[in-house]
Amino acid sequence: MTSSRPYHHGDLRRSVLTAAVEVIEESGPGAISLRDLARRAGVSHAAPAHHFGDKAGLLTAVAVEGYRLLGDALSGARERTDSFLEVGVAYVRFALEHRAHFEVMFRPDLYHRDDPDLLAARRASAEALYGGVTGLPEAQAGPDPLTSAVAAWSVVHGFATLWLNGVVPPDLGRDPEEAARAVAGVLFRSG
Amino acid sequence: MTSSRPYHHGDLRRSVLTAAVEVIEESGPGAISLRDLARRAGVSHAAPAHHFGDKAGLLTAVAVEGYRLLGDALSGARERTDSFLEVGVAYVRFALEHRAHFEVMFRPDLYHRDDPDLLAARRASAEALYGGVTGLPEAQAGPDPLTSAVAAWSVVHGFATLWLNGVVPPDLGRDPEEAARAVAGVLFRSG
DNA sequence: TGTACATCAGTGAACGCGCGTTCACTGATGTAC
DNA sequence: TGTACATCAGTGAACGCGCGTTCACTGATGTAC
Repeated sequence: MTSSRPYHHGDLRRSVLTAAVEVIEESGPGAISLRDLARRAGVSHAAPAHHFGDKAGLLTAVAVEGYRLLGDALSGARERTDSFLEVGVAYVRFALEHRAHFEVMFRPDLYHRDDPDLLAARRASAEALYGGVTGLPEAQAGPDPLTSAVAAWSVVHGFATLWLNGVVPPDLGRDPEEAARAVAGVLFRSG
Repeated sequence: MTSSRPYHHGDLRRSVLTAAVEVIEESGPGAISLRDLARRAGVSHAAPAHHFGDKAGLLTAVAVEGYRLLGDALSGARERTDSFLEVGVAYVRFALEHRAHFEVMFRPDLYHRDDPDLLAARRASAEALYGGVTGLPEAQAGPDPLTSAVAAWSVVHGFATLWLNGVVPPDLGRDPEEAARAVAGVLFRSG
C-alpha cells in the first residue's frame, strides 16, 4: 500500500498463492501464468519461481493446501456432529467454498503428483473421509461398507461438481448445503 | 496415405475433431492448439479455422458431439433394459469411453455456451437422463422424485469422475461397469 | 459436350503477443564473533 | 556496540517458442446454360 515498494515483499509466497486461487476461481487453472501472478503481487516476473520452482510447483502448493483444508473440514464435521451425512455435507461445502483448490486437486496432470507433502495431505484427507464409514451401524453401512463409502463419496463429489457447473435443476433451491443434505440423504435415509 | 496430398482434404472437419479428441484424452483440453491439429491432419495451419471459426468453435463441436453421444447412450440403455439403474451405468460407461467429450462438456468456459446446436443436444440428453425417473415406482423414486433424480445423477457423475481421476480404491475391482453397478445399486437397492 | 462462372476449401506469409525459464546481479537481513 | 560475512529474496535483461488470427491468394469443384 505504500507508494515506494520495499525490496523484500514480506510474504510473497502467501501472496502468490492467494492470487493464484483468485485467478483459478475466475478463469480456471489454464489461465494461470507466473508472470501474471508476479504482476498482481507487484513483484518482478521471475520472483515467484524463487518460491515454487516452476508453474507445476505452484499448483502443487495449491493442491497441498486444498487437501489440508479438506482434511480439516471433514475431521471437524465428524467431531462436531458425529454424523456421516454431515461429513458429506462438509465435503460439498468445502468444494463450493474452495472451488479453485477443489478443481486443482482433482487434476493431477497439473502438478507434481509425487510430492511428499501432497501425498501426506491427501492420505490424511482420505482417512478423514473414509475413516467414518467403518463406525457406521450395519443398517447404514450395508453388507459392503467399502462400496457404501465409495457411493457416499461419489454422491457428494458428483453433487458438488454438478452444482459448480451450474447444471443442478433450479427447483432444488438456492442453498447448496440444504440441497446437498437432501440429495445425500437419499443415500442414507436413516442418516 | 498417398504420398502426394490432394489439395482438398476430403473430410477435414471430421479429421480435426478426431485429432482433438485424441489430444484431449492424452493431455486435457488445455493442450489443444489449432496449429497442432492442423499438423496432425496434414493440412496448413489456418485450415481448421475454416470449419470451426475459432478454437472455442472447435470445442463447441466436441461438446455437441458429446451431448449427442450421451443422449443416444442413455436412451439406448433405457429402451434395451427399462432399468433406471442401467441408465446410470450407461452414463458411467459413456464418461469412461468418451472421456475427452465428457471433460469438455462439463467445462462451459471452453466453448460457446449459447450455441443452438449445443443447447438442443444438451436438452435432449438431459431428457434422456431425467425422463426416466418419473416412471419409477414410488418405492424407488421416494417422496421427492427430483431429489432422487439428482442423487442418481450425482452418484454416477461422481463415480465416473473419481474413476477417471484414478482415486477409486482398488478393492472395488478393475471393471468400472461392475463397480458402477454396485455403487449405484446402493442408491437403488431394489433397482 | 463444352464453356463460363460462382463457390468453397485450403495456402502461406505476416502480425503481435505472452509465456516459461535462465542467469548474473544487487539489495536486505541476520548471525557469528 | 560494531564489523564481516553468509544467506536469502527479488531484479531485469535476454532467449527462444508456439500460439491465434488475419488476409490476399490459389486450386478444385460443381452448376447453369
